[in-house]
Order: sequence, then C-alpha cells, then structure tokens
Amino acid sequence: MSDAPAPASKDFIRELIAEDVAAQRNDAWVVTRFPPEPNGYLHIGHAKSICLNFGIALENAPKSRCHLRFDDTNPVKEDIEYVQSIQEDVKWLGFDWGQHLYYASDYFEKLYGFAVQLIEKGLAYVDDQTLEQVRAHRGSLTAPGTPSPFRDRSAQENLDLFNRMRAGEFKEGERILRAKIDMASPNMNMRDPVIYRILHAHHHRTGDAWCIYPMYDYAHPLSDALEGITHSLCTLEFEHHRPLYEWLINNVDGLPGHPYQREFARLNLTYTVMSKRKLLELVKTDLVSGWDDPRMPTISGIRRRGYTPAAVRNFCETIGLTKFPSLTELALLEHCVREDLNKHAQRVYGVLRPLKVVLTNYPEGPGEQIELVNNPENPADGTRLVPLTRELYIDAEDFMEHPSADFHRLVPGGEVRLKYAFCITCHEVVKDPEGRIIALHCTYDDATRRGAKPVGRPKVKGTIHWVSAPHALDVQVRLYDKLFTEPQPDEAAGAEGNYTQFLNPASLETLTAKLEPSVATAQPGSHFQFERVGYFFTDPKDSQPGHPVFNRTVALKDGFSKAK
RNA sequence: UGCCUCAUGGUGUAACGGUAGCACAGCAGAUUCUGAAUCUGCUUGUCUUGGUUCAAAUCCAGGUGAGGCAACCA
Repeated sequence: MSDAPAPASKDFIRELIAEDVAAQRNDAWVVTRFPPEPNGYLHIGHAKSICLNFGIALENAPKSRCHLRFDDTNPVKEDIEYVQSIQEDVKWLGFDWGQHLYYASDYFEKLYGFAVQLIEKGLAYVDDQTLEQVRAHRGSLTAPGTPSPFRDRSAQENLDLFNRMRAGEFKEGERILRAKIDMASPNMNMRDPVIYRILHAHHHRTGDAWCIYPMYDYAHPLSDALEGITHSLCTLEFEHHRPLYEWLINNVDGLPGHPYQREFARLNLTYTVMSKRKLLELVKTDLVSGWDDPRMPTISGIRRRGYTPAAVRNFCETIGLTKFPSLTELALLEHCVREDLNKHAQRVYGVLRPLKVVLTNYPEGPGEQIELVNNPENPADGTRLVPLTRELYIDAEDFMEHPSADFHRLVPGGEVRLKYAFCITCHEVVKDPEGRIIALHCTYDDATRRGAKPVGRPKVKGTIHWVSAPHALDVQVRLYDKLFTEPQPDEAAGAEGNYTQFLNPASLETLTAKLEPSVATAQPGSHFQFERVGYFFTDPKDSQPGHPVFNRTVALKDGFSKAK
C-alpha cells in the first residue's frame, strides 16, 4: 500500500478530479487505470504514471479504484514475459489492482460489435487502398487529405467486407476499417483514422481466434468506457488523439461509462534514456546484462540496484505533474533513496580497497570483540559484536602519504580513530620493491577506547572504519554509476547520432572487498550501509548462501572529494 | 511554412488578481565516534513587448522559445 497522503497543493489533474467529485459527476466515483502495452519492461517513467493512477484511486477511497489493463492490441510486438514482469513491478511498487486485472483482448468481441455499429451508422468503412495510397491521401501537416475512392460504400457492402476480413478471406494489408470523420481536419488523427487492420498473427491470449486487430486509438477509449473508467490519464503525445477519443465515446451507443482523457508530461531523467525502444536495444546488443541490469532505469533494474519502493514513490510524488516537458536531475532520485535507506539500512563495515594495518603494540592472538551500533538512526536495531585483532584492513582512501592540508584521516606520523575501537598512530609505511604501499605499521592508544577523549590530548579529527584481517570476508562488490556520461545522451548524439557512444565505460566496476564477518548470513535482497561508503544491496540473483554479492545502490554524499 | 500544447532560480515545482514559497543541487557555518545524517544561514527566478487594472507570475494581444502531430505502433 502507498502511505502517500494527498499532497498539500494539488496538481492540475487532481484539481480537475476534485471538481468532478464535488460536482457529483459519475456519482462521485473516481476510476483510473494503468494501461501498459506488454511489449517491454516498465521503467521509472512508468512508475510516475503508476503512482499517479493508483495514487489518485487511493486518495479518493472508498468510491474509487484503479485497474491494471494490458493494451494488448498488437500481437506481433507483445509477449507473455512482459505481462508477467509488469504485474511484478506494479506489485513491487506497492500497488494492488485487486480483482481489476483486464486485457483489451478481453473486449475483442464487443469491440467488433461496436465497429459493426459504426458501419451501420455510416461512420466507418472498409478501405481497399494500399498502405501507400492511404498515406498519400492523408495529406500533410499543411495540406488537407483527400477522400478514399472507397469512402462512400454502402453500409451493406462494408458489413459484408468487414465480416470477411474477420473470416480471414484477405491478406494482411489488403483491407482496413476506417472511421469516417474528416479528411480535411487540421488534426491528422481525425483524417479517417484506421481502426482495424488485418494481422495473421498468433496472440498471446486469444491465440488464433482473430486475424483482425483493433488499433490503439479505437480500442483504448472504448475499453475505458467498458470498464467504467472515469479519468483516463496519459502522456502528452496523446493530446491530439483526444478529439478521436471523444468522437468514439460520443458515437458508439450502449457504452456503460463516459470517461474523459487528460494528459501530462512524461518523465525525463538525466544520464539515462527512457524509451522502450532504446532500452530494448541496450538489452539486445548486450550493452547491459538484461532488462534488470542495475544500471537500467527499468523498475526491475532499480529494484536489483537496491532502490526501495518507498523511495521511488516518494520520488514520483516529489517531481510533480505538469504539461511542461521537463528534465529531472538524477540527483533527486538519488536523494530519495538515500533518505529512505538512511533510516532503514543496517550499518556494516566494509573495506572496498583494502590496505593492511598492523598494530605493533597490540598482542598477537584472538583479539577482542567490539560492539558496533547497527543503525544510529534507529537505536532499536541494537548492536552487534565484531572481532578486532592485531592485523586489520582499512580503506586505501583513508590513508594519504602526502596529504593535502584539509585531509584529516590517517597520515604518516598522524592519528586517526578506528570507529568504536580506539585511536591509532601511523609510524611506518611499508612498501614493496616497486614503491607501492602494502601495509602500515601503527600503534594503538588504549586510553581512547569507545570514543574516549582524554583531556590534554590533541584532538583526533578523523574516524574511519576497519575490518579484522583474519576474519574478513572476501566478497564480490559491484560499484554502479550512471549509465551515460552525458546528462542528455539523445540531445548530445543529435538527430543522426548514436547515443550509445555516450555510455559510461565506468558505469560498472567489480571488485573483491573485505567485509566484516556478520554479512556472511546476509539474505539476498537486503539493504546495508557500508559505513562511510554507500548503500549496498545483496543481489537477489547472484548471491549464494554464505556468499552474498553486493550491488552498490548509491554512494554516500562525499563532502571531502567534492571540496577538492 | 499548418495545427495543438506549454513557458516561474542551475533543476523540479507552488502561488487560482493582493508579501514570489518549497524541494533538490550549490555555498558557508554549527554539530558529529560515518567528511554521512541532522541543524542554521546564504546565492540564484516570473521568456519578451505591449494592453486591462489601484494592483499582473496570474487576465488579453503580438512576438520568441520548447514539446508534440503526417505507423495498417502504443
């Protein structure tokens, strides 16, 4: 369930709906729908629409509901794999369509009947023109179209032809059914739009029962009306389809409902692409590992990356709703995950790029157990014990041999605090023959245990995380970054250009990290904060019992490297 | 050389004829056993030109800019 209350100030669509409810239109019912075509995986842009449609239903309870309807009118592009993934994604986002799962294909018989009705009224006709002829007669953006020579066939002849289309007497492309509206309309969609075409294709639900399939423009408004949808919300590119939507609702008799359509701007996000076609291309050309590659803006991708439903819902609420084609910064999405994960993710110590530290004045042997806080944002999460011994790993980034003035972690001769343990001082930098740093020899100060700050001692500014070397787990960690190097890959590529040239070569770095032993039992699909590093998620596919694999969801904000 | 829609800080949005506000990002400081989080402060905006009005981001007109539209796709 969404925990989203109605926003303080309503967007233009919610305002319209509130007016309808106040005016008791549709008996004050609000019925929305999310109508994906099962021809690809859902992405974060769809999440915007899902949150809108299901959110509005939730806000208007109890006289409200939201349907999930598959717009499956084009069997050549659609697949059962997609209808399954879409249901999974909507559920994961936290929404529930209850009994209201529908398919446009459920209405094929009724839709056929409505077409017969339009023919009888003289509002639809069978056209024998070829695709090229239809196109040529449609005119252009600046020139009106011209009527088809078949436009004035008798209802009788049209009925007979349409029946034979259904019966499979014709080949694909031989005949179409068109609405008879206005070939001179300035709106191209009104120039006798095609409403049925012949497709000798196997449909994933209706099998071979049909060889004619309704077009979106025809099926959509009538499906809405059949389901009693009151508010049909879609993206801006359908704006000029609205007159056709209304024409059909007004000219078909016997519809149980009278929906209206309103449009809003789709989501654009920096450093990614958001079209199903391009995402499919990335998958098919193996530029990513699949639809659920954690770098993909798909719902399954961001889920596997470790984003949470609450974070995505909050993001969708934050971006607002307008008719301006805006570009939202990825940073806002990242802010929303951090905000959620900061509250809920268990903290854990993990060293991404290990540097060995030997505590020369610490006794050899089993060492001790240090009590660490699981989540300072939620004391109820308690503490855990983590081993500490003479040999440790710290992150290579937390040591600088030649530090800048503002670096306040470990430096030669300097002191740093090992979080929840004690302070250590670096006395020797051990290097291999090539001059690479391989270890640090340090001493620890027993008087600084558990955060103690004895008076008179110089202040220790830095606090770093650590892992006991003999206990450390070697674990695969994948560091994900933005998919593209350009904020707008499409724009940067230009009309003819190839956006894939802007794929970020550093969008994935795989390394073996040293993690505290407690993560051995981490369940797949769990969120963690590697303290001071970032938020990580145990990969649900690749983790094995005792051998978790971690995906970096998002790095922690880093005030130090930013300042540089 | 058409039609439709839109235009508020860097970004996303609010203000419905009466004090331009919020969030993100950025900057500065406080705090901190995470250079995180938290807290405080700051920088930055009504596309343009006219008009209506006591008063315009808001209403009107022109301009400019942006998005969409000529699949038997959705």
